[in-house]
Amino acid sequence: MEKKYCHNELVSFADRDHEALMGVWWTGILLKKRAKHFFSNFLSSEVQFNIMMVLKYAEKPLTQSELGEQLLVDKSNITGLLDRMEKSGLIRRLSVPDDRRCYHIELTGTGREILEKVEQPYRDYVKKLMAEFSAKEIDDINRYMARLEKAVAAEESTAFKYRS
Amino acid sequence: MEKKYCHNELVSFADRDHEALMGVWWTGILLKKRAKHFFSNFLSSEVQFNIMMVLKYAEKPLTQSELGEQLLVDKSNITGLLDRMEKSGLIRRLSVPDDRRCYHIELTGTGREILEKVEQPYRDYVKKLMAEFSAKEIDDINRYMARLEKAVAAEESTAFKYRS
DNA sequence: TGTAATTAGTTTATATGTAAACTAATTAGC
DNA sequence: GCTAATTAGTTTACATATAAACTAATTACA
Repeated sequence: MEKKYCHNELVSFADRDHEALMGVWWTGILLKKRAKHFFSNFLSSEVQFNIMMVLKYAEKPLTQSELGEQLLVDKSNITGLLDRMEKSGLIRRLSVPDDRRCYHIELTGTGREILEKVEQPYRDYVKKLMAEFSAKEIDDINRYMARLEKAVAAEESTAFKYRS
Repeated sequence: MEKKYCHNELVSFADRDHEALMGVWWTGILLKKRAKHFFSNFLSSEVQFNIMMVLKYAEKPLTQSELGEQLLVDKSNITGLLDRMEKSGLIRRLSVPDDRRCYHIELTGTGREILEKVEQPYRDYVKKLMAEFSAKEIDDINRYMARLEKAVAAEESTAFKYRS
């Protein structure tokens, strides 16, 4: 039986490999959309939630660059994100005495309060979703994703960009 | 051992469930970033490639809405995407005789030529990536992603949005 | 058949994402 | 110590994404 692109009936051109890759892709997109909506009463996006979680649980103060690395967010993107979050009172930029180039980012009281409201419901949501899977299956998913990420990174280093 | 958010050393607050979910999330983001870069010599994004592939392999002419459903792209997003693709000569909007509200979207000659150039390298890339996995593992990934998507959809219908 | 509801697509406002060029501060290396 | 290279962050230009309000066309149905 031929497999489908994007889980739909109108289009078919994918093989099993491709379908698996697309599956991860689409599921990722779906999770992103769902999360954005989940937080939308409190935050303008799931990315802001991620930033706040990283700030809350970081073992040391983080600079913008470090924050970006944690979240795969480009430095040119971090600037605007933090601008908006600063404007809505969620975070603060603190100058770093040793290095006048960078800032340490910290949650404000308001930021902490809002995180307090959404963190547990979020954790409950994740639990509920993943209740679908057994412990072994959870481990499988963890391992498969780690391997896929590694494969992407490996391929990227050998074939930087497709050229005609 | 405590697990990490975003595969990094500075932050730890996730359990195994959460890690698996984040794994899918991050891998999806990674694939998106990689694909965007892969196509960047020919197309402004991987989304444009996906649109062109769907158009090429569709069994019947697609309207903007149908295209959007295939790709999880919102109708208000499709408009701009197709505007840009029309401007760069990749697609055409054809009026539909029976229904003056909608358009059928088709690839132009230029669009087909460009797709011709990138489709095979893309397929090769997917093959190379997924060579990491055995046939059984590929099937696992397919099944897991399908179940996760279903769980997201099911949860979404019961708890539409988190509210304070 | 005439009105209400629905559907297709656009527009606006705002957020996130990338690349490239840029400034300012720091570090490397002679 | 001085110069070159690097690093942190910003800015610009553009692409993608969502929600909500909107127009125009079609369909439902009383």
